[in-house]
Amino acid sequence: MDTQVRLLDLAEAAMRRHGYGGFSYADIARDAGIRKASIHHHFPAKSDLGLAVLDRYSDRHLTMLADVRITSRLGGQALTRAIEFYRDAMGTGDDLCLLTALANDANALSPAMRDMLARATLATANCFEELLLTGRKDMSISVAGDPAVEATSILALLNGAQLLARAARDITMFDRAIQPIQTRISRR
Amino acid sequence: MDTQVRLLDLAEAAMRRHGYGGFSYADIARDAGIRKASIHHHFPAKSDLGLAVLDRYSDRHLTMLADVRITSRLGGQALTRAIEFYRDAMGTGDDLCLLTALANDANALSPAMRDMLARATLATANCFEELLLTGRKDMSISVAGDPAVEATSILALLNGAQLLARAARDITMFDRAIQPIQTRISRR
DNA sequence: GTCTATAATGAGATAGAC
DNA sequence: GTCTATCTCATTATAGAC
Repeated sequence: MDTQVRLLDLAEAAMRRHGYGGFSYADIARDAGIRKASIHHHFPAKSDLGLAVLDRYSDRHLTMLADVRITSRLGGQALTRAIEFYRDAMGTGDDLCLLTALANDANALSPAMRDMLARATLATANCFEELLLTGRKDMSISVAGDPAVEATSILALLNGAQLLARAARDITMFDRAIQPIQTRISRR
Repeated sequence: MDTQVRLLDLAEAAMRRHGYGGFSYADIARDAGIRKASIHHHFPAKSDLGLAVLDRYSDRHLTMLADVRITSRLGGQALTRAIEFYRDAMGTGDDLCLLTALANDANALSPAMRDMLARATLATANCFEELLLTGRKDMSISVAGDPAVEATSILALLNGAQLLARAARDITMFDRAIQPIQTRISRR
């Protein structure tokens, strides 16, 4: 397989589990079966690797959310599937959504990564807003307040639920935390 | 002032801004005006310093939540004040609640710190549950579902709101994210 | 594109003088 | 309790051979 892609995969996994500052070229090199100097050929600086990982992840993440909306019959189903994505992203409990993981080391990121993180975060919130608008229109999600505010709230809840589950070392904390959203989705 | 206390203060601030892996004895030493070897006299290993910071923070945090409940006339006021604490903890936007910050590097913490983090997180959730029970009894908070679940959800929301605000580089994201909770608190 | 070799820096930690 | 000095190791990064 393409080395570049393999490096991105390994770096993404490492960043989601250990954060941006928590992995080194040595870790990735070991997993990829090459030497760390070889990684510098593909990504001269660590910040280049980090940015490439974030860029690819943002794309996939936003595409996933758009997909989920288009291919779901109702907004509520789309929201359910989006929530499942965040739940699955935790794996056995040690991983986070990349945007969540990077938010924490935000103060240590390069300006380019910080900017991309900010943009991706806002774009994600917008996706959730679209989901809510769809769900409100088709009566599958109860949206009481401003959809933009509700979307931000749901995104924060998903991020916090992942973090809480990791802190408590109990992945079911995620499910408990998001239960109040589930209640607002009509089951049909 | 007591050097030990000063070191705890500086380490706490660093951990909340940069995470556990994101600060070094050299950083703390510079700020404290002593050499890093001197820090080892007070805290032989970094994990000792980290544990001491976490221990002190947990105590203060849980005491604060208990205080807020006791000294508030209504549960809703107590919840409002607890939320304000999380908002104020962000400072100008670069800081997080210590428990939130540590949840992210959980995979890099010593077993003792991991355990304490898990216990403190669960204890915090319990405090919020008590707040909700009080508020439900005095009719100042609308609690629709299981209070234990709602408490977990609110705690996740507060954690996620801090993270989101940092990621988006916009502290008002915190306020937007928590707005749906505010709506459930009766204003009297 | 990958390797060996090597810098350059910073980390956590210890020994022992004052 | 604080210092200087030093150690060991990991980290990011570069140079140059293959």
